[in-house]
Formats: sequence, C-alpha cells, structure tokens
Amino acid sequence: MKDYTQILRNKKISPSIQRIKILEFLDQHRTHPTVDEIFTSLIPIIPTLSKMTIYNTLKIFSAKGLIKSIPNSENVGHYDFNVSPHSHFKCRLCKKVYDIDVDLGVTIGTDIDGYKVDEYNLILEGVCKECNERIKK
Amino acid sequence: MKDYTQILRNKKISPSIQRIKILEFLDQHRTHPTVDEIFTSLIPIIPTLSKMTIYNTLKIFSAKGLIKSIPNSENVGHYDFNVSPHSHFKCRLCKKVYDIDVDLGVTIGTDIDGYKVDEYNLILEGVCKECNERIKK
DNA sequence: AACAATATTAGAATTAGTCTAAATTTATAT
DNA sequence: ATATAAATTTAGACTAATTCTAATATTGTT
Repeated sequence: MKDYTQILRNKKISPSIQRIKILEFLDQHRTHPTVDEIFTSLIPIIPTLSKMTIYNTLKIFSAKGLIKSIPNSENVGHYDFNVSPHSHFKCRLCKKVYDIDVDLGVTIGTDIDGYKVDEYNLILEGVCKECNERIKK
Repeated sequence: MKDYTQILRNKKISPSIQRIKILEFLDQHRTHPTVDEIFTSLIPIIPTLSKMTIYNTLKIFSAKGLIKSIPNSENVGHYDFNVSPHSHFKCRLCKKVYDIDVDLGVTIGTDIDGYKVDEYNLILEGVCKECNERIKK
C-alpha cells in the first residue's frame, strides 16, 4: 500500500483526507478519469465532498507535477496519474483510452526549428486489439 | 480563389451559403478557430447565422474528412482545415498554436502491439521562437 | 406550383468549470 | 493547551460551451 500522505508531503501539499483520496483514486484508476467520475466514486467515502475541491486539488496536483491533464476532443478534462512520457491510444469503437509506448522521434528538451519542446502529448486513434478481434468474426 | 461550392459538392454536402462561408473561413484562418470565433467573424456577413448551424456544419465537415477537430486541454473545440498529417506546437507563453512538421516514428496504417492506428495527433508544448527571442533580452 | 426533404434558426436545457464568501479545519505562536 | 492566523473545503450562484427541440425557411423533385 502506497503512502499517499508522504507523496503529498514530499511535494509540499498538505495532506487533507480529500487530497489523499483523490490521489489514491487516480493511482488506482488509470483510465484517465474526469472530475465527475472522481466525484461519483468518492462521494460515498467523503459525503461532504464538493466538486470545487476536486477542481482545486487537480489544479494543485498538476502544478506540482503529481498528475497530468491530457488533451482530448470532447471538451471534458481527463487526468492521468502516469506523468512519465507515454502516449495514448483512443479506440474509435469502444472509446477506451489506452496507455501505450511509442518511440517518438522527438525528445523532451530538444529544439525543432527553434521551438523549444519541453512536453509532448501523442494521441493515436484507431481500433484496439479487442474490438479488432470482435469485428473480425 | 478556391471553389468551395465544388469542394462541398464533391463530398456530397449541399452547399448552403452558411457552409460555404464556414469552410472558406477555416481555409483562410489556419489558427484553429473555435465556434465562437467563427460566429463572431461571420455574423456581419450572415446576420441570421446561428451557432447551432456552425456546430452542425463542423460535425458534418469532420465526418466527411474536410476538417479535423484538434485535441486540447481547455475544453473548447478547435478546428483545423489542414487534414494532412502534421503536428501542433503550443507555446506556453503566448498560447499560440503553430503547425509544425515532426518526423513521427509512427505511420498511419501501422499496427502497434495489435492496435491499428489510422490517425494521430501530436501536441508539443514549450516556448516558441518569438517568445524565446523576447525572453533572452 | 405542390410537396417532401433538408437546413437553419431561436431559445430552452444541459453540462463542465469558475467565482465567491462563509464555514470548517489545520497550523502557529504564545 | 488556547487564541489566532492561515489554509482548505464547501454550497450555491454564475458563466460559457454545447446539445436538444420544435418551428420556420430553403431547396430539390415531380
């Protein structure tokens, strides 16, 4: 069992019960949850929880590099506990978003035509393994 | 001057004045406009224009491959006339989004671990040329 | 010209996210 | 320990983007 309290302290974030539970939830649900999903899952545990707290908390976590917000085309924030460089694959059919490793030609810190790149987000789209098998039949 | 009417007909989209003007606007403004920007720019030309028409139109254009919606982290739709594979660079300082060419290790049509990739969106973030020059001083 | 099909429109409804000010909790200094 | 200050959480009002809906306008076809 990870010590989320300590993880927060290390980042100089005071470890309220709300913050601990939000961080734990993101670690244990690597499906890039939305604020609404986090809220719905935690409200039974913290009955007074407000969405505002989740918005605040996610903003603090992002600023401190504990989590990342991931770009998407549906106009709802999605958050990722995994901050190490990796890419996302979105299935056109089942809509799931998978983490995948892609050898990107670009490396963080490099210059491209004078543009200093310090972060990247690669979103691949297509049909996932499972759906691919399913539609073959 | 491009024949937008013909472009629409080729895609089997009936060329209403609204659709023609929206397509023309996107072609001539490669800054990844939002619905609101399109609306504000076209309302002087088509005074009865409704935002609903823009939403409908962009959905049709995307479905027919005339334009692409580009993922972002700000929860507002951005649209791109450029549908050929290319990447976006977002400047952390001036917030502008530039089109840039990056040699991605991935090619459309390939399989990565059984995932069939048919589209990608690469968003790079960092500091752009101009801002870089500016802050050096 | 009459009719059907399609597109556009305004306005209501929904949803994600922000703002604000009060209440609660936590930390600090005596 | 207690008073006080600082930080956090909360509910509810508010805003902005988007969707829904039903009426109206336009277009295409016989």
